[in-house]
Amino acid sequence: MVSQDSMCSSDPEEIPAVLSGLRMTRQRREIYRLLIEDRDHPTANEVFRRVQERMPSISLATVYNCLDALVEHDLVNQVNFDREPSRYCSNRNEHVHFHDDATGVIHDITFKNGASISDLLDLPEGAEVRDLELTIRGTLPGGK
Amino acid sequence: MVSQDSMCSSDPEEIPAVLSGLRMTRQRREIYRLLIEDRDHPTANEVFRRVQERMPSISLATVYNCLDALVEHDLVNQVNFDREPSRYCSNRNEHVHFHDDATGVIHDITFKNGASISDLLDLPEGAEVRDLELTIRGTLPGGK
DNA sequence: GGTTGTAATTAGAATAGTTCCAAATTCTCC
DNA sequence: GGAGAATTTGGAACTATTCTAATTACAACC
Repeated sequence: MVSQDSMCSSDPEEIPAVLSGLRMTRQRREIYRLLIEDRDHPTANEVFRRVQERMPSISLATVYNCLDALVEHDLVNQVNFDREPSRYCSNRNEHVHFHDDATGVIHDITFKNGASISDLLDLPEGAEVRDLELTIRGTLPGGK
Repeated sequence: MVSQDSMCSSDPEEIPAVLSGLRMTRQRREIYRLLIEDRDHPTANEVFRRVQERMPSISLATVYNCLDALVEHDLVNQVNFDREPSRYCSNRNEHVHFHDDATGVIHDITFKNGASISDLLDLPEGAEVRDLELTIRGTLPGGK
């Protein structure tokens, strides 16, 4: 069996991953690349199915492990919609999610320039926002 | 066994429930009252445990059924935090949830007067917001 | 006031997503 | 190249939730 070099890639896609201090294994790389290429917010299972095509021996547990590691290192976002299976995306810009009820597609929505959510809310004095998750359900015109 | 009158309560707490067109059974009433009294966003299991004290024969499936029915009729809100078990609250005013990382307590936060989230977002032309869920993680001063 | 059809409740089994486990493999560093 | 640590793997385990089929409660009608 030929040993695969796992660390020494200089793929520019991978740079933030390497910088983040995450050890880049074959499996993590493959999953990370997939999420950069496919921006459709796949579930862990969908990631598993897609990665299997290039790495038939990968296991579902590894997919979960890798996704966890990527999330942990802020390379990937975990998106939770109601009680549905978690979805993953590599968009690291601050954004919220819009679930189009008509098509089921999830769109990334960014904030307007300079907008801050806390301006809208009656937050108690001194409240510190560490993280927020905003998900919207609705429809887009023309099912676009 | 004494038959319990289930419908004819004139409890003012119950009025919105009755008005909503939901048939008020003993179990639904008990759960609805509990959620009005205990505003700490319990999970289905916690609701089950608490309701059992007054109705030892209730089943967990019924708790889920009742909660679903109450949510369906807009009497109760279902709150999802990451992948944690769903929580339920009877606050029907529009609000968002603030999870205090220090204490684990979930606080209801209201919008400032006239504030609309879509003002902050780069929503595509014609997008219709049907429902939104905003959850914030952070800390409050003094663990209050 | 009994009867009848419908809706709700119940206990337990089933499901789905996710996590855990222990063994095998791979990697890093010396 | 070898020792120790981290990662991967397959399968079992877990947990929240839903389903199922049988029982019970209810509401409306006679």
